[in-house]
Amino acid sequence: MVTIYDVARHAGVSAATVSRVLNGHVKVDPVLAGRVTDAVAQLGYRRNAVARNLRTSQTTLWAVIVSDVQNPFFTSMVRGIEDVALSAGYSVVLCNSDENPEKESNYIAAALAERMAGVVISPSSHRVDDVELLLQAGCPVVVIDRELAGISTDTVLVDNEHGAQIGTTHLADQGFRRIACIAGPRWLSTATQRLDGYGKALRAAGLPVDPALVRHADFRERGGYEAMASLLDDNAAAPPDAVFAANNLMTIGAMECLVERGIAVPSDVAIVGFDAIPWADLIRPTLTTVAQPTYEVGRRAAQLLVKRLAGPAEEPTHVVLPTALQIRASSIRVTARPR
Amino acid sequence: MVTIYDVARHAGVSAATVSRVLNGHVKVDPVLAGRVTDAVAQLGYRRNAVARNLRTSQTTLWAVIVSDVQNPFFTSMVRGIEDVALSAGYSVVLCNSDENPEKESNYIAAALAERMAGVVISPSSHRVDDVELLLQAGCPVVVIDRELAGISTDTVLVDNEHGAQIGTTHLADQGFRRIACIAGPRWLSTATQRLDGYGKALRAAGLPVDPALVRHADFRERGGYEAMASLLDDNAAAPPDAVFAANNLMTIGAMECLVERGIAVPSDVAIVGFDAIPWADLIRPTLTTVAQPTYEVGRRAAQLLVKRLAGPAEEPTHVVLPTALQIRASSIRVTARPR
DNA sequence: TTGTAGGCGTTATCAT
DNA sequence: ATGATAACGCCTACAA
Repeated sequence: MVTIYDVARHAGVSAATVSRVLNGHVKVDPVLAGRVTDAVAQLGYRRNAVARNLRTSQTTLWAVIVSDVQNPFFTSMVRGIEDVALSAGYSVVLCNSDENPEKESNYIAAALAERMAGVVISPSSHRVDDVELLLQAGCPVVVIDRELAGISTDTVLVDNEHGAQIGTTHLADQGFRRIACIAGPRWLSTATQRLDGYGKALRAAGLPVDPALVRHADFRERGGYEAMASLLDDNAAAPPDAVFAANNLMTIGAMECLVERGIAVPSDVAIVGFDAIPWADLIRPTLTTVAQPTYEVGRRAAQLLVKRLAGPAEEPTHVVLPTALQIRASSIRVTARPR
Repeated sequence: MVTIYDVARHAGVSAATVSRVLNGHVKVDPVLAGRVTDAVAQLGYRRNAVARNLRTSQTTLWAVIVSDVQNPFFTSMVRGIEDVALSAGYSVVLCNSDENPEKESNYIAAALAERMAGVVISPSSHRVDDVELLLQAGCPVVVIDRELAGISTDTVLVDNEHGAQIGTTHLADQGFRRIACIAGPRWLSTATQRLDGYGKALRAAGLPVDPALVRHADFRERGGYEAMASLLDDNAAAPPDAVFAANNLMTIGAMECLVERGIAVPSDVAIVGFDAIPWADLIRPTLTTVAQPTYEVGRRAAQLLVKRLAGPAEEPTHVVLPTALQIRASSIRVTARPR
């Protein structure tokens, strides 16, 4: 392993000078600097970031802890984070907690142990202990997508309640009367807010909120499938005529269940999903969704982190981005039902 | 920041003893050990991995550098890597090179600088310099999905040529005669092997290999879309009656182009794609694909890395996993064409 | 079994 | 402007 001492010897200068050349920002005689640069090239020297991090007690790495790398929502968001981070001189490493609080804990511990510069996290659990740990250690944190109760950090969320409301209202406006909801896990703010929006929309439309038409699932495809199956099985006498699914993967799962059972969409059951679905245009019928500005969520989160790393401690910022209803075929009422 | 010295003082022992308790594997008086454990808990001590890494010159972090986090192929693979890594005591951080050789370079530099334990990479470029760097530095590397010419590392690939061959042969068997190919970038082994398989299948079926029916694109959705458009525009006189698309995202793009132009699949143009497509069952028509064992690719790669980290240097292992044709609706010949 | 001391590779302080 | 030197927090001979 070649160190700055090797470079120094080879260039005929001191280690301190090598360090100064490497870091710039300090005046060094151009001649010496040239010798150093040459030596670096000849010896193939690469700075040891570990030693540097230890000495300076700061890193250039961000940990982005997402709750499901297989969900396109998060990967799109990650792109937003990366673009800002890279142009601010940071590198982003992605950690997949897989909706598993234990894995999440481990990654937070790793970020802490490795003294990473900052963390962007979409929490997999409602426990605040782990995030609290980061804060206590002075590690800047931006929480995205999911609210963490009783903790004060920079946050970037979307307007979940309103999004769910416009999605559900749209179904009510179309004339559907038994609108079911496939909600997310009870402990995620994202899920409860969307459920609230669903409820509000129903009440505003003068429709009853029937617990028999609500299922909680896990934000995964499988969960959406099973929730849909359960809704159909348990309401055989008076089946739902529409369903609002609280995230993208569950929407897919619900659709798969409907297709499998030969239930026509939207004529038998209409559907609106929360969050965009990749290649939604190829799915038949095309899916009405409540779109979130995913890339923008990442971008804003990264900007907050950059700001916090640069400047002194300020009050936490809370960003809430808007959602928008994208109406496609799956939610349109078919009055004359073809047979 | 609380260090082992603080813990030592608090527990009334030396720093060395604290270190020994923390690491286990060395006999320590249970009484002292207890005092240390208590002190750690009380002070909220967390080991500084940076210092530890510097001292021991080894890490517990793997860098997984993928060429596109937005491609479900890679995320599924990452899950395979994670599962093995975690159970072997390593943590996985994901780096997205975004098919961009420069970003890839940066991440490799970071992995090197941070002295990560090992690297799993699906190269974004055919340049071997960067990977060579890792090898020279003694950092174990496993290359996945894409072959790197002139470099000797553990590798996990799939049988691309054979996969492309069975996909194309299937189209020929169905009676299609003008089978186009949307190939990937010329410099990726994955792309050239699939193109070779396509060619072989045509020749075996007694069909001509017509350069006018081949397009190279970038393995992204947009690229597939444009390639399809170009195939249709440039062959207006004798359009293709089928197309083999060399990866999942390009298959999607091609489909979107066909749908947009009102070209019926498979009656006007049939399609077979390489690699699975999420919720392929919801797309109409359902898509015939050549499936790869994505999770298994990740798992095997991780196993190779674990082995190399554990044992002494051995000959590089090359794993090639099989592919399988999954026939769905998009490739089935419709003889009596409904109008 | 426990403690002392040196060093991992860098950067920052202090003279010069 | 440059060089010697100490220190970052930890681990590990070596000595006791």
